Amino acid sequence: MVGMLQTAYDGGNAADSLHHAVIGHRSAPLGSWNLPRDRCLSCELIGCFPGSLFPRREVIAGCCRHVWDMLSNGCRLRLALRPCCTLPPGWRLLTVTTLPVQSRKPAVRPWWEEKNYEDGVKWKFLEHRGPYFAPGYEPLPDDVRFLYDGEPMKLSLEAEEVATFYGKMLDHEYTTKEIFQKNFFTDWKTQMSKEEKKTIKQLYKCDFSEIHKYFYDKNEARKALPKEEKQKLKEETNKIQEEYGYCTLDGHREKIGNFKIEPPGLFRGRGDHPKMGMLKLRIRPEDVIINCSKDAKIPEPPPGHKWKEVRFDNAVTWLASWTENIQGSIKYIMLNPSSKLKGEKDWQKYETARRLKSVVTQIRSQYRLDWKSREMKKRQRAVALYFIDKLALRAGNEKEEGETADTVGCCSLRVEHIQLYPEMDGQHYVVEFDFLGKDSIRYYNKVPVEKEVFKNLKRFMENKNPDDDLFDRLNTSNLNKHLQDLMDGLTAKVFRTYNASITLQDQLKALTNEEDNVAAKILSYNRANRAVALLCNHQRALPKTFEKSMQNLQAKIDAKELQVKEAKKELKKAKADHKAKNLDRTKKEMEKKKKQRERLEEQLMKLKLQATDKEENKQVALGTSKLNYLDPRITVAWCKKYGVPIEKIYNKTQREKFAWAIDMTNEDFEF
DNA sequence: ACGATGACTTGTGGAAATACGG
DNA sequence: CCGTATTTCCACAAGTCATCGT
Repeated sequence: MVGMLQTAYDGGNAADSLHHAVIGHRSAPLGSWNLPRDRCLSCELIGCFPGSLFPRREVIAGCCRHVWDMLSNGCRLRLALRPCCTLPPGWRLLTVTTLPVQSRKPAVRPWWEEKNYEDGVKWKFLEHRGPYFAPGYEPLPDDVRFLYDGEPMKLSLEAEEVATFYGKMLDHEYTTKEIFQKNFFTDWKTQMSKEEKKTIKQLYKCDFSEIHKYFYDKNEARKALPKEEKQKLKEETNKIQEEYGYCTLDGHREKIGNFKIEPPGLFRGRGDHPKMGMLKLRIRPEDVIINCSKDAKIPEPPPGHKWKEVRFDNAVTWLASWTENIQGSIKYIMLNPSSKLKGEKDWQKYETARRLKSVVTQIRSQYRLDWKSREMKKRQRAVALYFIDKLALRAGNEKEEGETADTVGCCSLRVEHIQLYPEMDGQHYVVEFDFLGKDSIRYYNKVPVEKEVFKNLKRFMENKNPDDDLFDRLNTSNLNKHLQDLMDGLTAKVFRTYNASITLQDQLKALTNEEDNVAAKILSYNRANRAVALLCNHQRALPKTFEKSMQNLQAKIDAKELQVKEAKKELKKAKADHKAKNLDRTKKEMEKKKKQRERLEEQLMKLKLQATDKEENKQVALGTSKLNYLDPRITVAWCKKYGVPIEKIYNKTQREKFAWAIDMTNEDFEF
């Protein structure tokens, strides 16, 4: 794979530039060479401090754009200087060509190492303060009572704490569910003293209402606090954020994503979760593993406590971890998406998706052939891949029964999840999908498919029960193995990323109108975004206040229309007045009215666009695709091309997360 | 081959912050 | 300035996928 990257570069010292590209205060030799595995080339090239992957624009104008493309490990590069007619005199073009990658994969990628850079600056180094623990349990005041069978009962501290978890949730739907109640009660009993266990036999005889009221009032009181008090509380959280919320990586201060340990509580599984209501235990320092550099200052555990373990594993990216007691899975403390480490991975993800673009036609014709394969396994794989590609379905790992809610993805689809219709609404070979996907979100879709697919599905379903696997010879593991053979780094989820991003790009091309004003362009963007969200099934329930707020908006539009009418009338009057008197004053008046009319009309237009957008968006959630599936460079390029300020599309957090893309993309970026 | 485990990404709901209209 | 609507942020659950031991 050879990519051509170009950077404008002021040749500076002519003699030097024959052999070296001197940028900033460092130089790189011309010619071909390997990119060192553990060094960040971009820094040397542009002369910002070691380890920074977000080179500052001001270091040297115009040269930051492509450095990201040079960063893959083991990548081979060629640097050369050429004159270029589009540059000012004296400038040369620094061309950077990526040559075919030699070793495909480095064994284990170290995220940091103990190293001193030439000038004594420490980098590749991880140091942090450790996690922030949830505050301990504060017993209820004596006047807040728990009643059993109508009788007040003072609970032991342990039992009381768990009771408050339930009491707090009393107005939540969860507490009406039988499984939730059952799980809660079972786990609550484990925290009770012998006597309590003897007394408390039935959940329905428990009265948590005073506890509920206590916490409700407490919450209200907090909301009603005077301004200064609120400010004080805020400052305290800021202090905690300052102390625990950042770490040092590669000599840079990086924001941590979730530096707080999850507090104890009742497990809130989604959908029909068999474990909902179970007690999520309090995590102590003795449960926590710390990960940092060997020569970093090891974080202090809270007084009187010890860490479970301190390790120095630079092949992983987490800072701390613990095992959670509901599913027995590990929870991690990791960096914020704005960090260099996460940003680089994000960028890699989209680069993989872009590589798929160049082979996807080939892959598609391959799976079409495989529909006719003699091997059943191959056929199933080919049909599943077709769904993953066409419908952007998730891979669908198998799940342990009874441990989680019953949800499926592509490979785990069961016979009961699809219906075949040889003909429906004038279309042939329609497949109706109806199943619960991730987070128990329903996927419902009627899709006309190719005849071969239809025939295959029919065969896969023969002699099977509704709860049998549709693709009985297939799982995600062997599907992904196959995909890996088709393209390095290809897995099922890459199709989702690829199809989402390419859809955005195509839709933007189709929908954007150069002459439109900014508001209309944003509507076009949202429409393109919406097409992706629809593809990925990112639905949302109709917001509760939707009807009301829609009415409000309509009322505003009506009012504005009236204003416009009024303004028009006034303008007419002013015009007539000016015609009659022809004075400076009347002229000014007329122009003022004219401006006013224009302003109002623009406002009206904006409101109308807003209404359209809102209406079309009522059942669709745009956030997930924007954050996880759409290559931000497409958006940045679009914004630049059509003069839409990036702030109109990405809010502050999003701009931080996509800093890498904002920095390196120009308007002709193609996904 | 296969199941368990570990690490990491993706997804939703609700709280907190902010914008907005009166 | 206040109360409400909307947006943003955060917590944490639920996926994907690679690797490892048997």
